[in-house]
Formats: sequence, structure tokens, C-alpha cells
Amino acid sequence: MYRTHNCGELNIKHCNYIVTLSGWVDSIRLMKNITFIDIRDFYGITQLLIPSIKKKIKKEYLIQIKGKVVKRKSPNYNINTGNIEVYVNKLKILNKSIKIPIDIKKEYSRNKVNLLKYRYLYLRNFNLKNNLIIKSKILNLIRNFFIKNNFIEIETPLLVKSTSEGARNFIVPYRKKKGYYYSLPQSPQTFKQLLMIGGIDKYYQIVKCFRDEDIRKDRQPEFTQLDFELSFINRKNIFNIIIKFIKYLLYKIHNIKFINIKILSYKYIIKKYYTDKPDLRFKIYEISKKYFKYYINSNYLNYKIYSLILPNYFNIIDINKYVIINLLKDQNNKVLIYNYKNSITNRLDKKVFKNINFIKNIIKKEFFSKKDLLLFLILNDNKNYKKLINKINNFLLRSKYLNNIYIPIIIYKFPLFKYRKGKFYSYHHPFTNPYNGKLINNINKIFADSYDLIINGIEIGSGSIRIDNYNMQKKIFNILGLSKNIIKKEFNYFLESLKFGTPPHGGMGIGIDRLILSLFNKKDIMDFIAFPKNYLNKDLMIKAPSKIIKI
RNA sequence: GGUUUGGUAGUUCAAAUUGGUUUAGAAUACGUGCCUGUCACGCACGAGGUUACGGGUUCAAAUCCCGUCCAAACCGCCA
Repeated sequence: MYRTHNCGELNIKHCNYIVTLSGWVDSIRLMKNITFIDIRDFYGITQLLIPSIKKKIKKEYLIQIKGKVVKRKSPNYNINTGNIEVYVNKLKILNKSIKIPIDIKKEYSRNKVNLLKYRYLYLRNFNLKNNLIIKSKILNLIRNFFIKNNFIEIETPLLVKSTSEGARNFIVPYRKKKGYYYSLPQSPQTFKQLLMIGGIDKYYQIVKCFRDEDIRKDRQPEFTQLDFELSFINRKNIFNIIIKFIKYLLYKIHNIKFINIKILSYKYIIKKYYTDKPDLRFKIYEISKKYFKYYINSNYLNYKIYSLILPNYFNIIDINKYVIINLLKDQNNKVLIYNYKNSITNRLDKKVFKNINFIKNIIKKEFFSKKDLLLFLILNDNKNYKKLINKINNFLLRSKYLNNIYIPIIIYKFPLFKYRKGKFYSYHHPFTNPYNGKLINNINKIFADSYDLIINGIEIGSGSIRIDNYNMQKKIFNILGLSKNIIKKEFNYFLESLKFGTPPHGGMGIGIDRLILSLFNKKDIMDFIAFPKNYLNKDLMIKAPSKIIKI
């Protein structure tokens, strides 16, 4: 027997037990007549006490010991097993280790070669290991949620057909006929729609997807997606499921019971935040010059004025210090602070503003609660004001007060197409239904029945109500400029399928790694993948891609 | 595909102002020894470098130039 207990479970209750433990040597503290060894396994660290050590033990040796659990003279409160130690009387080396090329305990900056090359060693790192545990738990929660809601998990093929639409495909040569290829799927899109046509009412799948594009901090060439699709639903039905799902996760993970998920149109979002993935944990935006003549005094016409809404979870004293110190470096800049109270008592800085309604309006529309604050940042219109705003923005984003705040948004009513280089492209994908099921002549003004889920500025997933009508699908392909030949070769099977009584259906794909990033306020997708690829889409550990060795 | 930055002990990083005798350092890891209570143990000593590789310029190259390889960030791309 290799062990009676693991290295993370022994405590004061186990005193006088004779135990056997196996694990890696985490650290050695050697003295003349006494030696301490920290032994580590998946579950934790236990201190061993060895009166006289005879064997040569080095770091990362795998050892097995037998001994008695005793109370420590001086406890270490930093670890779970800190009250006890094991008085060793048998020690066996199970496997030796050479000097290791990375420092397991260290937190490295991103993407060091050795972290990827010796990824199996860095998996022994406490944080990385914990991240993988988190991911496993979340996958479990996801499955629970969908099973509870009567979805069934169905696998779709990974060897599929290459299409000219969308991201580049990874291709796989076909052995039986030269010049023919499979492609790895970018998503199970058409397959899940075919499942709906096949009468599978509610489907979900946790599935690998592949996109041959360059990576970013939140992007890998192969990634895991939560994919789901349902029949006989409309947009609102799906929003309800998304809301229920996010609430479920936040409750199970962070014990957050009340959360307000906003549903906003694309038009509104873009107009207001100039981005389709805003982070609403605080709001900072420039007040458009067109309002100036009504609301701003003429002395300030040449200034840039930003409004900054700070919800009550910020510590205003900290923010004050930073924002004001930064802004007032240049004496011409100015900061004005309003809360709910002094805006209704009509406090007005007459030097700057003409009209209190301006301020009241912002407060009415933008405040989450009456404890929020509205700051006006009145900036000299020199070249540095953008840098300053950026700095403040970054400062707020890094703030510890944001750590447990989640503001999910569902954005809907995207454009159906985007026009680029003389061609129309699908904004979402070519199977998306138009917003009210009808096309109009002005293609630029057609909206889509599609939606994105954003949490704290991270795009978690997107989906749509799909086209369930043969003619509509054909029209969309035509607008996209797909030739008859391409339609026939790439999508014939799909078009055909729409002729057989297709149910109304829709769904969504959610990037699981990004979901985790947003739920844990993390930035780097690699931290949640056991064996990630580097910036050239290479695996430095197994050295892939590689030439094929012919035997 | 484009732009930019970088490659120095096993590892993480410095310095070496414009080429000039620098001992190319530190921390950590490693080795040897000392230490009865450590827990990031401590202390002493030691070993460790063809400055990524190849070529060029020069009396002289870590430093300047060219090429190759490797790495990082951003843009493009991600229907």
C-alpha cells in the first residue's frame, strides 16, 4: 500500500496514528540531529520529522514514509496540516528526480519557454493545480444545470467538412483519396441545428472547437465550448435560460444571490460605450460636444468633460486620492463630485454648468443605487487628456473593489451583416434569423435575432435564433455572395434539411475558459489549460506541429 | 501576413553610457560543511557563462552590421 492518507488531510485528530504517506519532496530543512522534510502531493503538504537521516534526499524525489502523527511543538498556521507532523521511522525512495529546470513555487510572467516545455512539472505549482480544479468544478456545475433543465448531451463529429466561411480551418488529410480533406470544426453549428430538425428538443455539449487564427491572452487555437440549442423557443425564452444559468453559476461559485442582468440593444451599447463589450462595473465616458451649448458654460467650451459613475462598492476615499491627485497635476483640470443627495438639493457648480437637469438626468439614468457617485472630470484639451483617462480607467479596473462584482449583460439586435471590401459578411453567422423574421431592401439596416453575453467586459459567448426556412436561408446565402456552386458543395446537405418541417430553434455557444476568466477576475486563458499552445500555435512540450516521420 | 521588443549562470533578472584591461554581478536552485524545532530555516565555502547560433567590420565585439533560430507584445485575423 502506497499510502493510508494523503498529504493534505492529517490534523490534530490523527495524533498517534501510524500512517503511510507518499509524495514529492517540497523542501528540506537539514540540521545536525534533526531534519524536516515537507512532502507534497495533490492534496497538500505535510511536515515530516526525521531524527537522523541516512539516505540522500533531494527536492522533487518521490518518497514513501511510514511514521507516527504527533502534535507539533510550534504549529504553522499557514497550512491545513500545520498542527501536526509525522515522526518518520521508515523512508523509501520511490523515484528519484534530476535537478528541475523551473521553480515550481514561483509565479512566472507569462509564456516562458520552460513553463510550456516542462508543463508537466509546472502542473505541480499550487496555483495552476487549483485553476484546473476550479475548471473541473465549473464543468460539473454546467452539466448539472443542463441535466436539471432536461437537456441531453450529444456528441457531434470532429472530422467534418471544410467551409469557406469564417475562421480558417485546421485540415486533416483523407487517406483513401488524394486531395481530399476533413476539417476540424470551428463549432458544432450545423450539427446542432440538424439535431433540432431531428427532433432532439434540447441539446447541450461541452466540446472542443478549433480555429486556426493567431492567439491572444483570451484565445487558443483549440478551446472548449459549452454549446446548447433548443427548439420551439424565441429570443426571450433563451434570455431566460441564460439568466438562469448565470445566476446559478454565480450562486454556486461565489454565493451571490441577487444579480441584475441587463438586456441592452447593440445600438444602445455602441452609442453609449463605443464598444460591443463594455465593462459596466464603473462607467467613464466623454460628454459629447453637442451638449455643451445647452449645459456647459462658455469658459469650458474648449475642455474635455468626462463623467465617471462610481457605484457604491468602490472606496471613494481611495479613488478620490488617485483621481484628484492625477488630475490636478495640471492646474487647469478640475474634478467635481456629485452624489444623489446634493444633486436633488440642486447644488450646481455655476462656473462649469448652466443647468442642474443635466446632472440629474445622468444620475437618474446611470446610477445603480442612491449611494453611487458621479464625478465630472474636466480636462484641459491638450494631448495628454487621453492618457490621463486611460490611466484612471486602468487604475479602476485593477481596483480590489471590483473583485467580487459581476455585471453580466446580454446584448441583442446586432446588425445581420457587415460590409467590408465590397462584400457583405455575416455579423454573427449565416444561419442567424433576421430580427423579426423578415428581410428589407436596405441590407445595412437589417438586424439579426442574435445576442452576446458579456460579463465584466469579457465576451463570454454568442448565439442566435436560427433560420428555419429554406427560402430565407437561400436568400441569406445569396446576399453573402456565395455562388451556386459553393452553396451546393458546402451547404447542400444543410439546405436540404430545412425542407423537412424544421422547428423554430436557437441556442448559444459559450467559451468555457473565458467564462472562468470572467468569473474569477483573471486575464490569461493559459492559466486554465493544462497543456496550452504558444503564440505561434505551437505546443513546445511535444514539439507540435512537426514533420511526419515515414516508416 | 505586418509592426515593435528581446535572447546574459540550471532558473528569474541586473550592470557593463558612444566597441577598450570590468573578475560579466545578484537572488534562487545546485554541491560540501556547520547548526535540536525549522517551516521561503540560518551561516560559511564552492562549483556554474564560447553573452542564442553563424558570419562580417576592427588592433579589439556581449556591445556595431548582416543572416539564421528562438521568444514576447500589439495590429491584421477570430463568420
